[in-house]
Amino acid sequence: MHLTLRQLKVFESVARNLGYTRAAQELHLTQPAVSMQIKQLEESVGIPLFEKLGKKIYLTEAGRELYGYSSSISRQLDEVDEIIEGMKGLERGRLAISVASTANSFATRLLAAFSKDHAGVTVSLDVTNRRGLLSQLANNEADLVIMGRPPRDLDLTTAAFMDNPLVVIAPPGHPLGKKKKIPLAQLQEETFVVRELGSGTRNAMERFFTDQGIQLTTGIEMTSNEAIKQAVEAGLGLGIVSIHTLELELETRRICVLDAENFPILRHWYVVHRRGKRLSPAAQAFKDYVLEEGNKIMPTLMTF
Amino acid sequence: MHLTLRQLKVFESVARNLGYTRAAQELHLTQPAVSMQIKQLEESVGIPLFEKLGKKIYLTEAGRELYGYSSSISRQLDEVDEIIEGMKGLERGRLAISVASTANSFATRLLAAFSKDHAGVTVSLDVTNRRGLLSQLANNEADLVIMGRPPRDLDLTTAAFMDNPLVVIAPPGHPLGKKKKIPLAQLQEETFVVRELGSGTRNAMERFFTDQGIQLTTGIEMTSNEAIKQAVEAGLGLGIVSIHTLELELETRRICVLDAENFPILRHWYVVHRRGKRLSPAAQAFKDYVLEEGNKIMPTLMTF
DNA sequence: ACATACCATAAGCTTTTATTTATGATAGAT
DNA sequence: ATCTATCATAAATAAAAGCTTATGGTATGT
Repeated sequence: MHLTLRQLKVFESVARNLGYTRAAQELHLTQPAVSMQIKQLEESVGIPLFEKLGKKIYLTEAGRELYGYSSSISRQLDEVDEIIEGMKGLERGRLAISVASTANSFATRLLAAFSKDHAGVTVSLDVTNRRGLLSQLANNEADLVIMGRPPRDLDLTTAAFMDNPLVVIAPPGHPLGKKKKIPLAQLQEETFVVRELGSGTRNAMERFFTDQGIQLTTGIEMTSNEAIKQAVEAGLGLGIVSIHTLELELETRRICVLDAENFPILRHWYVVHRRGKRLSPAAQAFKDYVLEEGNKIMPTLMTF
Repeated sequence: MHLTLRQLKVFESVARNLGYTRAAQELHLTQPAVSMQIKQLEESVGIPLFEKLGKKIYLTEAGRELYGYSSSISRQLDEVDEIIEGMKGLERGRLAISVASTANSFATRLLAAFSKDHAGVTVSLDVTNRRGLLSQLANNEADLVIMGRPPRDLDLTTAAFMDNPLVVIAPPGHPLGKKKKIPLAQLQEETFVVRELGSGTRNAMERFFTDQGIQLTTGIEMTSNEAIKQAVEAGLGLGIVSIHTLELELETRRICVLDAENFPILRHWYVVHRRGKRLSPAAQAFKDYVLEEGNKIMPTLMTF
């Protein structure tokens, strides 16, 4: 059965108008053109669709059946057309963002603000660690990723949009709390609560200390920044986290930042996607938004 | 948006296989053929449907959306194809039969028997008087009509399949009940309960008496044969009905048939449809069935 | 660095499609 | 009986659709 959409369109018109001539007028065609389309359609379905009794035509049973399906198909084509037209702009779309755990707080804020401006766009936010992000990039599971230090080996398009300082944190009453310019050697005496392997913060931290020739004592491993902060607060050791995760804790003085030598470790936040990725209008808009807004958010957080 | 079913078919294959080359194999095409179909489809929807990252391809958001609709459309085409294939035979179909009131009893039996043999065919039976039947024929509302004496002026195809004798009926104890060869003149003395105008039986009756030069006294008018029989039974007068409506009443001796001169009026039952009407396989089968079975049923009813 | 697997593009060719104009047939209306 | 509206058929044709072969480019993996 080799029917064409053209045939169905013509068929619908004839069925609706119950007349070849009227259909021809509606479609801006000559009457024979309509006759032939119908004839071909009838040939391809192998059964008459109309019957002519006197000068009126009627749909046969098969014709009625086909008409139902045909109009349903037309309606679906209209629907999908409308949806796709919507996706060409920003009225419509789906946007899958993944962010590093550390970026959670401000990414959520960015996404919320963006979402409010673009109600038609369905956004999803996935929070995971660096390793998870890389796997999502490799499998094209996220439209955009927000992370620190993107890897060089994968073919990625990256854009830095905000500073990401890592700082040493301690509980409020810690002996080093008041000291200025703490030498790194002194940190060597302390135990550190650290993120799990595969975390970007952990990587950055280890690279930093290795570069500085310092051998660190790592204590408990935690799989989230929240856990680390709580452990530090409980006196289980010092910690190293992005300043961006500390907003609340600094305000409520549950955690203090140590003034250690060569700190903060200066990193950046990046919006990342695979090179060659076709960003949907929604994704492109969000990327632009992040690049623009990133700098505005920064200063307010930097006051520590 | 001018997309073709071909494009959608190819698109589906690519989306399913996530590969142009694999799709080409599935469709028995060369890879460039697939490339071009997709390219044209993307052009006509105006948005990329796939993205190539590395050597893998992925559906874009728009692609996923279209894929959903596309498979739904394919499924519907398969469905309608199956239905229509069924209608080509007798596995499937709709059959609209209309019969004259008088034919009700045996028509129902015929239809029931036919329906049992063709479970896939949905049959509908409409019982109405002659006038109604003519209007249904004119508006092509019935596939087949069973009636007595079809009109000549309409373009109809008719086939007689059974005798339809009209007889005079009276209540069991009626004075004329035992008399043989009652002269028509004697009937003139009696009151008749008759069918309404527009009824075939009424027409036939009036024509008969006019031809015989008899002026009949018509009493109450009834719109159904059942009502006439009850009226006759109740002694409201004599009646003229088709022998086919009397099966039960004769058996239970609630009604008797008078042996009047020139009676029974011999009429016939016809299967009728408009000339040029495309009979569906189901309709054709039922017509054949009626023509064949009609004669078998006849003898059993004629024993009066 | 090289081979491999995939997709894109170009050129060329055959077939089909989509129409039109012209004409014929038929049923209903005047 | 003639006119009119409507659909069918035929012939001609311009456009396009749908392929194929040949070739080129680009990641990926060895």
